[in-house]
Amino acid sequence: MEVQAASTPRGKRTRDAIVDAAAALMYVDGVAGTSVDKVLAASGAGKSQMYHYFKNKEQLVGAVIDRYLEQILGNQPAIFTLSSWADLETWTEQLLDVHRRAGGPIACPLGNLAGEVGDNPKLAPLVDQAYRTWESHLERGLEVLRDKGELIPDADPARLARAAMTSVHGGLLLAHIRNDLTALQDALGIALAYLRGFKR
Amino acid sequence: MEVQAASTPRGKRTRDAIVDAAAALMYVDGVAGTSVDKVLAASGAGKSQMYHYFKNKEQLVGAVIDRYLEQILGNQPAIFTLSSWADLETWTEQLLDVHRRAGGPIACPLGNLAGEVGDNPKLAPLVDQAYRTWESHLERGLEVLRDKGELIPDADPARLARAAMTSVHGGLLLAHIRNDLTALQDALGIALAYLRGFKR
DNA sequence: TGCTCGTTGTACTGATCGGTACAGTGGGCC
DNA sequence: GGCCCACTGTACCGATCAGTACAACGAGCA
Repeated sequence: MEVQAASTPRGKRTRDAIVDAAAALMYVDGVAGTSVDKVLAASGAGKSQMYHYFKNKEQLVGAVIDRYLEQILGNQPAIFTLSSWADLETWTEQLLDVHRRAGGPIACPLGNLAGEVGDNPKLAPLVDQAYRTWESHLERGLEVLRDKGELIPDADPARLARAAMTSVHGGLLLAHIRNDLTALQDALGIALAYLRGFKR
Repeated sequence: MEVQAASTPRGKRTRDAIVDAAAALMYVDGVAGTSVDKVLAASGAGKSQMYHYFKNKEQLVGAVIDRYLEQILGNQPAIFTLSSWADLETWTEQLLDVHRRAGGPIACPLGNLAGEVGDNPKLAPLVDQAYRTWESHLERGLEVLRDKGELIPDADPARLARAAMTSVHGGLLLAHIRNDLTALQDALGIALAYLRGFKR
């Protein structure tokens, strides 16, 4: 066998444990700051498991990126069912709640990675795709609003979704570096205000 | 002597060469991805110089952060003399021009670092301070506009400056990861539109 | 019971990491 | 001319890095 399989429940559990440990460590210490050895120590797995399921560290990082997207979207379930202005507010509240609850740093795991792997030809496309997936849910919600007649007819959901993503990530970056949720809160407020400018 | 001095023109040149090489390498490969050895090879300096001027790698990164701020502000000189709406547009044009000219990745060097050193207790405050300095120039310009009566009297320059920073950095993040300047261009357009909402 | 194969533990490698030790060297000031 | 000290070159250190080799384990199936 080559790699990546995990055809057994036990194997799946081990693989998941490795990815989970890597995701948690890399969220705080970055990719290069998180050694394979540390990941294995934290997950309780041995080196042979790691290289049984992943060809190399880069491939593990790829799995971590996927895990981050799952976690992120899981923390903002309202994004899947957006169909009113109230839903949009609920969504921004969920974004804030994640970090209100969390003990860790105020930061988007994908955003943290972006600077570090942004120029890696293998990993950058994965991060890009994760962002696009995230954005697509937002866009779909805005399409629903437009079709319900709550947005002016010629509003462009794709463009508005991108604008909202920009605000969210700018807010997250500033909030991270100042360790102050207010920056994100303001950014979300401005994003909502911007969207409301297209209210029908 | 301990460290950091450079009391001689020759010493200053060497120190600068080290910081410049480190800044260029870390912009692309990140902090952890840039070893001291690589920096010294690129700058032509020896290890004894490096540890003559810096206590350790962390302190070198501190100097790199300062260098980034100089480079960034140097690339947007309009930020120092903002006093009209036209100046603001010039400023956003300069922001775009930096990356139109550059051969490297579309990214803010400080933003790239943010994810990696955002939780480092020594370096995070330096990044924070750099952002605040950047923002303060913007804020000062908006105060001038307000005092000239081009902003409504109760507009809050600090808040508006923060909003603009959010847009800029969100736009830069998205533009970086998609390798597409359009994201930054749109973000700047939206930021300007938002500011114009406070036009007198 | 015994075979099979996905799974696991451990020991190891060569390269590279950040950092140190120490012996110089060369330019400026008296 | 000679001294001084900021500056430089090189060799080295232990730790840690990503990745490999290989022998064994154990659950399901016959």
